[in-house]
This record gives sequence, structure tokens and C-alpha cells, in this order.
Amino acid sequence: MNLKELSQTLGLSQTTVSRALNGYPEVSESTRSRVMQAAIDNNYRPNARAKGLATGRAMTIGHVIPLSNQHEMVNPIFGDFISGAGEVYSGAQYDMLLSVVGDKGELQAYRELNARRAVDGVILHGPRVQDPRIQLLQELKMPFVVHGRSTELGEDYPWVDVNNRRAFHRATDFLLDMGHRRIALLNGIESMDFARRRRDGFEAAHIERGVPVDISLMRADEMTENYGYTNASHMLAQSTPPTAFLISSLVTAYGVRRATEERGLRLGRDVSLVTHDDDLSYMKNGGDVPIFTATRSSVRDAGRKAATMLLDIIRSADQSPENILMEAELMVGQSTGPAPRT
Amino acid sequence: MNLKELSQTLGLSQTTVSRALNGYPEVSESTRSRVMQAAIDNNYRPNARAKGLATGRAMTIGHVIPLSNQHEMVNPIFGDFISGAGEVYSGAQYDMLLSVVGDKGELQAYRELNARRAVDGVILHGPRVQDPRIQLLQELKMPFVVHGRSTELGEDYPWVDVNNRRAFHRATDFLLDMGHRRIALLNGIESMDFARRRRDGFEAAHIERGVPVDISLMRADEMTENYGYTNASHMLAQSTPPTAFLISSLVTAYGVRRATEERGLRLGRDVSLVTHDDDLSYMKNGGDVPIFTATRSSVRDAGRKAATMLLDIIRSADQSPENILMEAELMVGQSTGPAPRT
DNA sequence: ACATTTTACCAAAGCGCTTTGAACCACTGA
DNA sequence: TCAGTGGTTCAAAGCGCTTTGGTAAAATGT
Repeated sequence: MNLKELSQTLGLSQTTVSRALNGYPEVSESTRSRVMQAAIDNNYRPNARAKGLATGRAMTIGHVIPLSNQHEMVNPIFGDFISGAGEVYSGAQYDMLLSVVGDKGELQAYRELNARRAVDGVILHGPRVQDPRIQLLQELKMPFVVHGRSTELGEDYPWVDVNNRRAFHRATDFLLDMGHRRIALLNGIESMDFARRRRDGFEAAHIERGVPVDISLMRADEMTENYGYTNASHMLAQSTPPTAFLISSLVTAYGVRRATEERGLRLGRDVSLVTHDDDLSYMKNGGDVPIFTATRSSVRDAGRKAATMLLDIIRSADQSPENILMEAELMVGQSTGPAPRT
Repeated sequence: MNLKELSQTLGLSQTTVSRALNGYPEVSESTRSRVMQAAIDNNYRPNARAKGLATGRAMTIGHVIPLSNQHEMVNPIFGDFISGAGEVYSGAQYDMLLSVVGDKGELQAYRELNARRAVDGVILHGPRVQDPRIQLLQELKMPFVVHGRSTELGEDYPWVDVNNRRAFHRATDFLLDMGHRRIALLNGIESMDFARRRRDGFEAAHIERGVPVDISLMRADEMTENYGYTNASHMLAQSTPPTAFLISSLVTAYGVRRATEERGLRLGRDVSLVTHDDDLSYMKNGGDVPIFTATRSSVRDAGRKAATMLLDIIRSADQSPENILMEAELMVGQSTGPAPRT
């Protein structure tokens, strides 16, 4: 059933039916309700493409998902972010278009979305330290919101980010307070902006206390379970092993726990562990009591916020870019304790 | 730049330019190459909505993602499935439309996608044992492929599934062969079709050997880490604890390992563990040597297969529904060993 | 040489909507 | 009585493409 048929059924013009359905004032209440009822009865929905063509708005938001080219890894936080954003889109009658693309094809992907007028705006995922995509989107004058930030480009664009630096600064302080002096950092790939900021926080906390940072205890890689296991195993086998780990992801923390327990060490007593926790729906950090001491920030919530911000930008034309900086909460769990005496 | 402008630039009609770009034969080679070059120079891409309206094809595939209403959980395998499917879509110039929706709104979501002509077909995720969505899609005559199957509806629709029954049958056999007689099953929610089939395989293996199934060792719930931890803790504290666990998900297996090691038991020696492994990109079961003995089947590969099948269906109109049953591979890792003597 | 086919192109219609500009029909007020 | 005013409704244009149904020019056959 299309508009033409519906209006014929009603004995009205397409104009009137269209206006009735879209809430224009110049339609009498009696005809409006007649039209509404007929639309429901016939399960009428306007054709998305025709409507888009006529209005010039796609009512669609694009997400370009980069596959990390090293391991073709899909970012595990992606599902939760999407579900937060999707909630907002549904509520505002927007669709979500996903474009999965290798690292190399990303810029092209944005160019195409723009040229094809397939979306009204995009969310940019996983920004690097110096990210060319941001500049591209600005050039294209395509509405966008960055999930994260890009250090070297300043902050003159809309973004939603976690205060990664402060979170890791605080986590490091927490460990230093408990007497730990050899703290290992298992970070994400440091070309990613969030990882760079976490490292900054980690280092700053050391410097402020005059505790030296041991580069041999710092790693940066894709945050898999195995990455945690392998590196923790090696480090714990050293003559002067770390007494604590600061970790960028819950999955990696599982790997560190595996390495720890395999050596007969106990978390929270022999070795301490603090991890960042994105509060993923399928990967909760324990039930009531957190398993791991963690800096927690809901990525689903970030998705909601980013989506809301983007829709605002689209609706209200240009304004100065808004930013949202979310603070991570430090949850003390069972994986931390005072540094063991040497 | 739109078609009109492009054709004016070239001094040709829109017809000719359109035909040149779409590879129709009635265009001379010289003009075709002129057109192609101009399109590249001007970064021309046809407007997606206009093209869709004119052709009647949306060139878009829909995925409706149900949020498990219990915990608002996003299925963790979703990201990898999507990335496999997305690869195929990109190659075929299709877009992917995601619709995140609560359990209740699902049927309505499909109805709307259909009425709005927003997509040319859909992938159905997470089928239940008796799933009303399948019937709905058949009624709507909307092309679809199910990722999984729905037991009570027969198999008269296109699907891509893992042979869950055989996988769990085989895994159970493997444990029985090693002398285990008290095997716990930590399954997914059993209204989900895959979980039902896994349970069938588990039970059938027992029955064939005349080994009794102990219902007190069977659980079915959302497959979180904590679910594994809590249930394994309780079971291991019983007077006659299980000697082995068969688990539906790697994440849950982590929880079981946590419970095991917390009690000072060692996996592969005191307690055996076999898990299903979806071969997720961010959650590998170890490196060269699998951590856990596992039945493995790549969900990303399933995504590729399902997408390919759907595009075939869309392109070649009606034909009898095709099915793909993938076999899971049993990978022997470090988490299994002979049952300890009592 | 002319009729016929082939080649290369084009004008215009149509996809299903929104939106502009106009028309019609009470009413109102002078 | 008639211009003016709202309140409703409509016909038609337009969004940017594809596709139908041509035509003119060039190539071919006899």
C-alpha cells in the first residue's frame, strides 16, 4: 500500500493524506483521524527511499567499523556501543547503517557515504592519535561525533570520551598508595588515542611521586586474552617481577589472571591487578562484588550520548561543537591488596 | 555533483551517462571511458535513495538485533557475525541496516522494515525453538536467512547453522571416553534453539552409553562469566562434584576456570572442561595450543555464508530453500584429562 | 542505388513521496 | 452587497535516478 492507493481509498488527495500523517495544522481533525485510522488499518508506512528523496534527509546514521588489519579483530566494545546508540536512533525514527571496512578503505568509505547521500551523519569509532578521518569529515561538512578524541588535532569537533588519562592516573595512584613500586602496564595499541592517554596518566602518576617507570614493564598491543597471559607469564618469570598490573581491558585481565594462577600466585595477595572495564553487557566484572578492581565506564552509555549529540547536531544545523567527558569510576574489587614485602 | 550536472558537463544526456556507468552495451567505448573518467574526476556517486526509488531495490540488508530482555544483553558473537556478513555485503555493493530492538518489538520491527521497503532482505538472529518471526517473514514474502534453526518449524526455510547437536554429542563422548561419569552442562538459555540442540546431543551421548544424566548438573542461562563461576562453585562444593564441565561459551568457561582454581583444583587434572568456541576475533581460545578443549566453529564464517546465501536468494528470485550445516571441530587443549580416580 | 539493420544517442515518463501555489467554500464585517 | 479572511483541500512540480520508446546517423546487404 502506497500513498496514492491510500489516498484513493479515502477519497482524498495525496497532499492531504501526507499532511495529515505528518502532523501539519491545515488538516481538519476529523479527516486527520480518518486518515490515521486508515493508515493503521492498511499497515501503511511511507516508502523510506521516496520519503528520503523528497525530503533530502536520509534519516539514517552511518557507523564505519574498522577491522583492525593486524588480526582482523572486531572491537569487542562495538556491540554494546551500537546497542546504546541504536536505542536512541529508534526513538528518533532513525536507521543505522553499518559499513564494515578494512583499515585502508576507511577514508574512502566516508567519501562514498557522503557522495551517495546515504546517511545524514556518522559516528567515528576508534580514533587514532592523529586521525585523518576527522579532517576529512570536516572537509565534507558531514555531521559527525567522535567516540573518543584525537590528541594532536585538538578538540575542536564534537566528541564523547572517557577521561582515560585521569582514570589510569587514579588507578596508578591507588596501586602506589598500596605500596606497589613495580607496576606493569598492559595497554592497547598506542596509536589509538585512548591508549596514549592511559599511558600518559600512568606515567604522570609515577612522575608525581618520583617513582621510576620501568619501560620493560610496559606493553601495547591488541587487547586479547592471550596478550595478557603471554606478557604476564614472561614478566612474572623475571628476577624482579612486577607486583601489580594495570590493564586496559577485562579480556586481557582474564589472561593475566590465568598466568598468575598458573604460577600458584594469588590475585589480591601476591599480585594485584586493576583493569579498565567497559561494563559490557556480556562481560560483567562479577556480580555484586567486582572480581577485579577496575576503572569502570559504560560504553553503552557512551553510545547513547554520542547518538543523542549527533542527532542534535543534525537537527539544529551548526553550532559550536559540544564535548562530553565521562569520568570512570574506580571500583575496588578482590584483585588488589597491599604490595607484598620483599 | 548529481547525474544531471555530470551529464551537462559532458554534453551528454542523463540516459547515456547512466547507461555508460551501469555497463549497458549500447554505449560506444569512447564515450563510456569519457564518462567513467569524468565520474572519477568529479567523485560522482549516484544518490542512494534516488537509485533505490528508481530501481525498486534498496541494496540494503537488514539485521534486527534482539536485546535479551533479561539483562539487556547484546549477544557477544554479534560483532563477529556482522563483520563476516559485512564483508560480503561490501563486495556486492550492499549496505547493512541495523535495528536494535527489545524482545517485544521484534515482530513489529520486521513489519516496518518491510512496509517501508527499507531493505531487500533480512538475516534473522538467535532463533528460538518455536520462532514466530520465521512465519512472519514467510507471510511477508521477504527474503531472509536464519542464523540457526527453529526446531519445531521444520527446516523449510533457508538457514545456516552449526551442527550443535553433533558437536555436543561428540564433546560428551570425548569426556565419557576419558572416564568421566559426572559431567555438568552449562548451557545457554534453552528457549534458544541452539541450546536445545546442544542439550539433546549431551543427553543422547549419555543414553547411548547407559550413563545416567544428572539433572542437578544441568544449567541453562545467559552465558556470562559469572554464570560459569557461580554454578561451578556450587557444583564443586557438592559432596559428589562433577569431574567435568561441558560449556556453551568461552566466556562462561573463564568463569568455570576461576571457580576451579579458586578451590585449588587444576584444569585438565582435577577437573576437565570442554567448551564451545565461536572463534571470536577478540576472544581467541589461546594461541597455537588451545587453552580449553573446545568444539570450534567460526561465527564470522557463518556470517559470510549467511550473507552470501541471502544475496543469492534476492538475486535469483524463488527457489527451494538452501541450508548449510557447518560441522564444529573438536580441538583438544589443555583443559581435559582422564577422570580422576575416586 | 535504395532498403534494412545496427549503432549511438536522447526526451520524457515514472518510482513514491513532500511541498509549493492555488482554489474553493463558508463566514465575517463594512 | 462585496471584499476580505480563515479553514480545508487539491493539482502539479520536483527530489535524482532508471528505463521505455523513440530518432538520426552510420554501416550493411542486394
